[in-house]
Formats: sequence, structure tokens, C-alpha cells
Amino acid sequence: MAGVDQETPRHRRTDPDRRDRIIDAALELIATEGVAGISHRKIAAAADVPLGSMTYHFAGMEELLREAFARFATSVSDQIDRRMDAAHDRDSAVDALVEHIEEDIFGSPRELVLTHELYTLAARRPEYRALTAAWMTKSRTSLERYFDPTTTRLLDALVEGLTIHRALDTAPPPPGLAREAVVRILGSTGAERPSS
Amino acid sequence: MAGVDQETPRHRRTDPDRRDRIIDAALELIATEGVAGISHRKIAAAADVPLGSMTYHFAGMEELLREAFARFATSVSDQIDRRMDAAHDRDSAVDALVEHIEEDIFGSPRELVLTHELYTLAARRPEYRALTAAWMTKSRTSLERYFDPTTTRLLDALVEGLTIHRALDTAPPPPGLAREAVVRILGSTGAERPSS
Amino acid sequence: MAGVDQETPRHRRTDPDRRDRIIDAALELIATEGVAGISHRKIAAAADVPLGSMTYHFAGMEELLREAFARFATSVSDQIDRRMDAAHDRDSAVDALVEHIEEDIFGSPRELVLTHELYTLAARRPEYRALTAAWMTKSRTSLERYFDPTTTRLLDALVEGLTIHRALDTAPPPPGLAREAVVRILGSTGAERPSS
Amino acid sequence: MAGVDQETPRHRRTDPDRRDRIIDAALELIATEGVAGISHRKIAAAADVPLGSMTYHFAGMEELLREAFARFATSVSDQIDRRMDAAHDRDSAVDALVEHIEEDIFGSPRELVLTHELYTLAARRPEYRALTAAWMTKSRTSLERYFDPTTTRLLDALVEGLTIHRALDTAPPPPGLAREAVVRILGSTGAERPSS
DNA sequence: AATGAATGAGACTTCATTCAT
DNA sequence: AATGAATGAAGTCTCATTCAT
Repeated sequence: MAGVDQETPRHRRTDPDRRDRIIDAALELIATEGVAGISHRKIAAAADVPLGSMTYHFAGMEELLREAFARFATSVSDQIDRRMDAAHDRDSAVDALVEHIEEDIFGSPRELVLTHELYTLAARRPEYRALTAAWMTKSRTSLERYFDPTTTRLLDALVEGLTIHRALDTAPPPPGLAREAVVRILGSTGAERPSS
Repeated sequence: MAGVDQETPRHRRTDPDRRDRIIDAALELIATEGVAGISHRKIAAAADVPLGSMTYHFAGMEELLREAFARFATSVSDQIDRRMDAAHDRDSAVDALVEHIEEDIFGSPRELVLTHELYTLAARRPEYRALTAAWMTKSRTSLERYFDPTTTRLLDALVEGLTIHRALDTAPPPPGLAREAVVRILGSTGAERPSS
Repeated sequence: MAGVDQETPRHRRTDPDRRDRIIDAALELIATEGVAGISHRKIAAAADVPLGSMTYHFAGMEELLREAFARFATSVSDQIDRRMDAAHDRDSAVDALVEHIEEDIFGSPRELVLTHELYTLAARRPEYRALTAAWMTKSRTSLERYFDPTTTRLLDALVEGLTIHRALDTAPPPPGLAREAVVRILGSTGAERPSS
Repeated sequence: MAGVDQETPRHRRTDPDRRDRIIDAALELIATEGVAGISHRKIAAAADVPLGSMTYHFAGMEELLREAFARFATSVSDQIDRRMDAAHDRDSAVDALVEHIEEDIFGSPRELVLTHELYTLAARRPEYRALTAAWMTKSRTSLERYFDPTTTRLLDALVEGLTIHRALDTAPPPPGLAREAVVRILGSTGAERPSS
């Protein structure tokens, strides 16, 4: 199947990467210019596909947008999952969480920007809310390996708030803030971490 | 000559509210259609001003956008300020905070949406980050009447995270979550407050 | 449905002369109204193509302008070439040159005007200087069939100067001026040429 | 009169420099951006006068353009006049002429460009032809101090042609070309200059 | 006499989509 | 199945001019 392009098949079968390439290009372009700045033309050029392909593969910009953000939400929600996966106990989970807050998002403008683009879409439209809700569910599932449901919810919200404030402020937060936050949310529930 | 124009003056020469009306119309339109969906034409129509007015009063869409969000940020950051203003001690401040989380934002799709549009802009561009940073500063100043600086920062971040998760989830959060969060952040610092 | 469109196909899909027609229309409009007076709209109307065609076929007004003047420069530089082609010896070449000065340009306001529009562009921008330089090279090549290089250069300059002064003066020049000029430039070089 | 601005005259008399400043600014802007690129706005900004002044002082762009080019034509035609003025005999007049060809115009993009803008206008419209005709008349009068009328006309045309070709070519002309041209036009009329 | 405010017209360009192939 | 050609609608912005002051 794959890899038999050379022998001139009578009917060139549909190029399976085409769609993927378009979606990736769209995502990159959204990161750069915002949802407000994209267009079929720009995406087609970035993906190096003919303009006509765009409306052939996707019914409209709407559909493309939805698929692009679905891909993004999945990929980004894998992140905290991997971090929690790598942790082996509550203590290292806390460390991982702090690192996540302090590095993952601030370290990547691309993700920061795409996250907000998605939130903006989700704030207005239920279709996208499905994406953000699934993302949250996945985050929480990851966290629940080490924390009880309520603590998990609070930690999840806290991560969100700290991350956003870190990104949207002009001055950096005081050092150690993230850890302090986590410690307070944890309170006396379960094993307490001695001051690191 | 032709027509019945007598009542309306041919040229509305003086209209000092013009600029303001345009800004308000822009904000309303952004709430409805998003930054991606606005245009000079639509805003002009909504504000009932000639299209030519748009670039007369604002050097470009950029300038209009910036002024619109400046107005929004100011108005919305007054909100928590007023809530804290109305509180008279730490306990009622906590109550106010919980109410703020549970009502202010979720209660108004307009504000939720505009907030995210602004965050998206701010994530990409420093000019807008100035707006969000000022907003955060104002929130914190309000909170610092009742809480120490570190607690304030954490509460502020928590409010952000809980609000967003509330808005971007498809299921409502468990009741009492906001209060539980605040209580944990407060921890044993200062006044006791028995578990609600 | 409404109207009597039956005869005309709804969408004129294939029209291979489209680009050419636009260039011609542009040139004619420049002759009439000047580079300062043209616009996509006017050219589109003159060429009977949709406005949207303009930037579809040409990346911008710049590109259209360049192609239009390239066409013009080529067509006009063919002129003296043809005249020199028709001459069979030095004497008839001189006659042809005099006729060229006295008739070709003054005889056609269109060419006069377009020439100056091109010169104005070339005075400011190297891209257009490539056109005028090629034109001059071609003129000189034509003349060098009958005259040595230095004489050719001088004749070429003289033709230019006399033509322009003829066109930009309000009174006609004294009769015989062009011939006198050529005779002087030729001087005693080569064949004598008895006073006509 | 001049210099009594301090004592608050009851009625601020019309600022006599205003018109001049506008004309100069227009000329400079035309040199930079071309007739095609100017506008009331840009000129007003460059002259530092209110936009409203423009149509107050000049009936329209037409009038301003005419005055600007009248000023330019006068100033530039003074140039050769001064050169001929400085010469004291036929030989030094020839030297001055050669210098004029080789330096005056090529030395100043501004003048080159403005000259062509004027020629372009004159090629199309008689009003501007009056300007170019007067300019030529003045040039010829200057030259007739040293040369007979026919020679003058030919020299004048030659200067024109050589200057233009020098400016519109991409390669520089062979050295000594201008002098060779003048020598040939002079021919055996009057005193001949030995090859320098 | 002079000008700031305002605007309708029109400038160039980009766009999503359609259609014939 | 896929796409190059084409276009009508709409985008932002600039403009000359008018008018009230």
C-alpha cells in the first residue's frame, strides 16, 4: 500500500498526507497571525497545496478550524499527562506540576497563543467547548493518580490561573510562587512535603 | 429636492459622542462576532456613522481595537474593586470573592468573551499586555486591603483559573468549590474562618 | 431568471486574451489620462473585465505598469528599426532619420505622451531604466548599420532632443532643421551627401 | 512690517509665506513621489499648514501644480543662463555647455525627475507647454550670445538629447562625447576649437 | 480670512467560493 | 478526484472637497 508510488498507478490515489499538512499549516499560521489573520490562501501557500485543495478537503474554514484545534487540544493535553506519567509519587507529582506551570507554557509562545485562541473560540461556541472540556477531563484524570478529586480540580484551576497570569503580566512573578500555591491547595491533605 | 429629508440635517456636523459611540459599537460587535469577525463597515453600521468616519476618528483598526479593549479592561477591573470596596472585613471579602467567581463572569457571556479576546491579543502583543497587566495590578490592589501580597497573588490566580474552567467546561463544577479553594489558599494565615 | 442573459454565458471562464487586453487598455488609458490618472477600476472598465481580474492577473498596479511599458518600449523601438531596415544606403538612412524626427513622434500624441510617461518613471526607478536602456541599445544597433558608433550615439541623442523640442515648443521649428542637424553631426565623415 | 508679530495685531493679516511654503513643499514632494503620488494631505503635512489651507489658497490641485512647475521652470532655466553669463567668449561658452551637459542635470536627481514630470504634463496639456516653450526660449536667448540662431537651436536640442540619454541609460556614455557633439554641431562655423 | 471636522467616493487588495476541466 | 482560473463581495484606507465656525 504505502510506498508504491513509483509504478504509475492508473488512478493516483488521494494523497493521505495532504489533509494533515493543511491542518498543521493552519495551526502554525494561527499561532503566528491569529484566527483573525488566516485565510485559505495563506494556509494553502504554507502547506504548499493548491488553493483549490482547501475547499475540496474541508467544507469550509469552519471545519478546518475545528480539526486544527482538535489536534492542538489533544497534543497539548498529552503534556501534563506525560509529566504526571513520569512522576512516581505525590512528591514528584508536585514537582512536576510546578515545573509545568513555570516552564511548559511560558516556554512556548506558540502554545500560549494557541491556547488563548481556542479559549476565545470556546467562550463563544459550544463546539469548541467540547474540546476544552475534554482537555480538562484529561488533565484531571492525570492528576487524580496522585490527588483526590477536589484537590485535583483546585490544582487544575490553579495551574490555569498561574499560567495565564504569568503570561499576561509584564513583570515576572515572585520566585517560588507556584510551589507555595500548590502547597496551600494541598494543605494538610495527605502527605505533606517538607519545605523543599 | 427629491425625498423627504427636511427633518434630518443634510450634514450632521457636530456629534461629539461620535468617537465614543464607535468604540462602544466595536466592543459590542467584538462580543458578538469576535475580533476575527469585525470590520470597519460593520462597526460603522452598528454605530450609525458613515464609513469614512472610521478612519477619520481612528488611525486604523488597530487603534480602535486598542481603545476598545482599554475601555473594557478598565470597566471590568472596576468590578472586583467595587466588590472589595463593599466588603468591610476579611470574612465578607471572602464572600465577595466567591460571589465574584460564581456570578460576575459566568453571568455575562459578553464579558467572558471579551476577556478571552483580550487575552488572546495580549498573548501575542505587548501593547495589550499593558492592559492586562494594569488590570491585574488593580485587582491585586483591591484584594490587598484584606490579604497579604502573596495570598493576594494566589487568590487572584485562583479566581482566574476557576472562572475560566467554569466557563470552558461543559458540566458545572461541584457546588462549594470556589469557597473551598479560597479557604485552602487562605490556609492558617490570619483570621480563622471555620469550614463553611 | 430575471433579465435577458441567455445569449451571454453566465461565467466567461476561458478568455486567454484577457491579460493582453488589460495591458492594452492600461496603455491606452495612460496615454489619455497619464500614469497619475489611472486606476484598477478604470482599466478594468476599459478592458471590459471584472475588477477582481486586475489583481488576479497582475500582482499589483506596479506589475501591470511595468508590463505595459515594456510592451510600449518594444513596439516603439521597432519603429526606427523598420525605418533603418527600409533604407538601403547611407543617403536613404539620412532621409529616413529626418522623416523619423519630423513625423513619427509628432505625428502621434499617443506615443509622445507615453514616451514621456516612461521617461518620468525611468528617471526615478531603475526597473524602468532597464526598458529605456534596451530601447536605446536597439536604436543604436539600427543606426550602426550605416554609421560609426560615435556618430550613431550623437545622431541618437540628436533625434531625441529635436523630437522633444518639437513636441514641447509652441511654435514649429524652422523647416529643414532636422536635416541640417544630421548633416552637421555627420560632418565630413564618410560620404559627402550634396545639399539635397 | 516684517518682524512685528509680537504685538498681537488685531487681525492676523494673511501669512504671505504660506503660499510659497506650500508650493515648495509640493515641488519637493513631486520630486520624491511623482505627480502620481502627491495629495493635498501630504503637501499640507510637508508644508506644515492645515489641510484646510490647501483649497483656500489654491482653487484645486491643478492650480497648485501649475504654479509649482512655473517656479521650477523658471529656476532651472536660470541655470544655463548663469553658465552662459559666466562665459566670456565662444570657447568658454563651449566649455560651459559641456559642463552643463555632464554635470548640471545628472548631478541632481531632483531636477532630472522634475524635468520629466513637467515634460510629461506638457506633452499632454498646452498650459504646461507654455512653460516649456518659455524655458526653451530663455535657453536659446542665453546661447545666442555666442552662437547664431540655427546653431543655437541645434545645440539646445543636442543638450537635451545627450542629457536625457545620459540619465536614462544604465551605462555611462564614452568620455568626451559631449564635447565631440558640440564640436560637430559647430562645424566650421566661426572659430573652431582645437581638440582639447 | 482661515480652518478643523467631517464625509462620500473611490483607491488597491484579499478573500472564499464556484466551475470547467 | 482534484485543481487552476476566475470573480463578486468586502476588506482597509486615502482622498478632495464642503461646511460651520
